[in-house]
Amino acid sequence: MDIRKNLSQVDLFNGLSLQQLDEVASIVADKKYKKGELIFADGDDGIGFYIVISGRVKVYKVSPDGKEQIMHIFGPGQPFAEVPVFEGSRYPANADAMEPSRLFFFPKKAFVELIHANPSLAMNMLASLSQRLKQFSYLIESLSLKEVPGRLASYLLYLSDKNGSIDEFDLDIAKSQLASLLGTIPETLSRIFTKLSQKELISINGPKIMILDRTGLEYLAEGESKL
Amino acid sequence: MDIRKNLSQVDLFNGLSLQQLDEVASIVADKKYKKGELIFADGDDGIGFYIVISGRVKVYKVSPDGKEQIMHIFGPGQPFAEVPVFEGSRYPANADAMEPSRLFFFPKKAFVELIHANPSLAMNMLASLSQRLKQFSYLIESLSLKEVPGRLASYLLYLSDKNGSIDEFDLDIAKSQLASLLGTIPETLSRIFTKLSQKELISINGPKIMILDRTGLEYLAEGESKL
DNA sequence: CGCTGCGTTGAGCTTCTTCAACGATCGTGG
DNA sequence: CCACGATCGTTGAAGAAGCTCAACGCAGCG
Repeated sequence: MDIRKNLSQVDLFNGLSLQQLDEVASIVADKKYKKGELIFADGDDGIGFYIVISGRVKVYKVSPDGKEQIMHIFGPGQPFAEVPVFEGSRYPANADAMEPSRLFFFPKKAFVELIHANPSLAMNMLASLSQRLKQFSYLIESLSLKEVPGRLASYLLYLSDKNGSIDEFDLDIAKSQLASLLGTIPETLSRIFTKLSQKELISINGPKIMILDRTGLEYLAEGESKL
Repeated sequence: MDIRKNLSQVDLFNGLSLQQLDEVASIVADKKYKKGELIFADGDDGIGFYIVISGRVKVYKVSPDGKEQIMHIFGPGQPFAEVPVFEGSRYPANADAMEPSRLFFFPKKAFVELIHANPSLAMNMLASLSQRLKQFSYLIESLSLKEVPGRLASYLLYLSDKNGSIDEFDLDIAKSQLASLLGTIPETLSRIFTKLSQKELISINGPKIMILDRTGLEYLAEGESKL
């Protein structure tokens, strides 16, 4: 069955038998979202969590004057919005589909019962939350201890790694969204791209990035040098 | 036994039988730390996690030029450093005792076995990690979307709540530490205390705080007004 | 009694944001 | 096929917020 096949490729369900996967599949709601569509809002009642099957989802907060901070971008195979399943009852942020996306929704109560019955599912979920915690630590460190050029340098190095440590690649999100992910605004990001390019650390052409001086970027990312 | 009695008051072990508590107690290492003593450093091999029995512990990151960001302060009953137990192998931050502290240490491997055998322990741990995740979300939002006066206002309201929503209370940490918790430096924090006081939102005398205009503070905390 | 750590204050500067304008690209409808 | 508007990205000028560096008061403690 299609749902079970998709579930079998999700890390969270690693180590489950076919029968267990069927139990999981039986509680899934298969949902589709258009690009830009709201999945849930900050403060909504959290009736379950999601896993991205295709597309991408951003989880973010917004300030009263409209500035947006992206907390995390989730791609295929990744679960999100688990918090209200285990603690409290409300989603602590907003979530939007960044592209047309297919999501599996897991209702809170049914999923908790599955966890009780499946220690390895519990362990997988603990690993997943721990990883998220680590990513959040990194974001906090980045926002508080690095300046924007350092954050951008880190992101570019991360993207390069993700593409197999090559020096030429494309940005995976729009620059305005990248600004929001790095805790700044498009104008500032644009100026810093220009500076990185002037100092010949990178070259840039639309979404195409080329790393010219990896060591220089690494120093920037570690906060050990300035522009 | 002393260890079991202490464990029984920890939320993480809620719902465990006396026998189960004894199993948990059997893997505990009882540790003492002096004020200011390092518990572990960023990047150290994570061989287990801790629960604070008495005293207080700060978990923090440091930038190359020495600026410190406190991620969280843990008090009695609270577990910390669980991440490397479930995902990866290294502590993602530093931890210091802020006061003379007694901690229980739980070795990774033995604890994971306990979790496998105790679904309710797994659920409690999931709840604990979820709560931490929520707190980190809040810190990210605070650092990225609020200015320092807003962060301070939030913290003062939080302290007031913790003391039973009264208007007069003492800061629970040194101002230099509060600066680090709010993502700023002592000089800036000091100037903002002065401003809040000039605008008659609070009055301040050493560590003694009095809230004079709660509504005004709430507006500040929500980012809907400026100083 | 003097040292040390903490907190405060001032002056100057860096970084980032705000506000405004403008060019390029893209999809839509005429 | 072209025209239009919308979105996105870039650039400039000005201003705000916060940081750095330096000096100094004060309290606690050896």
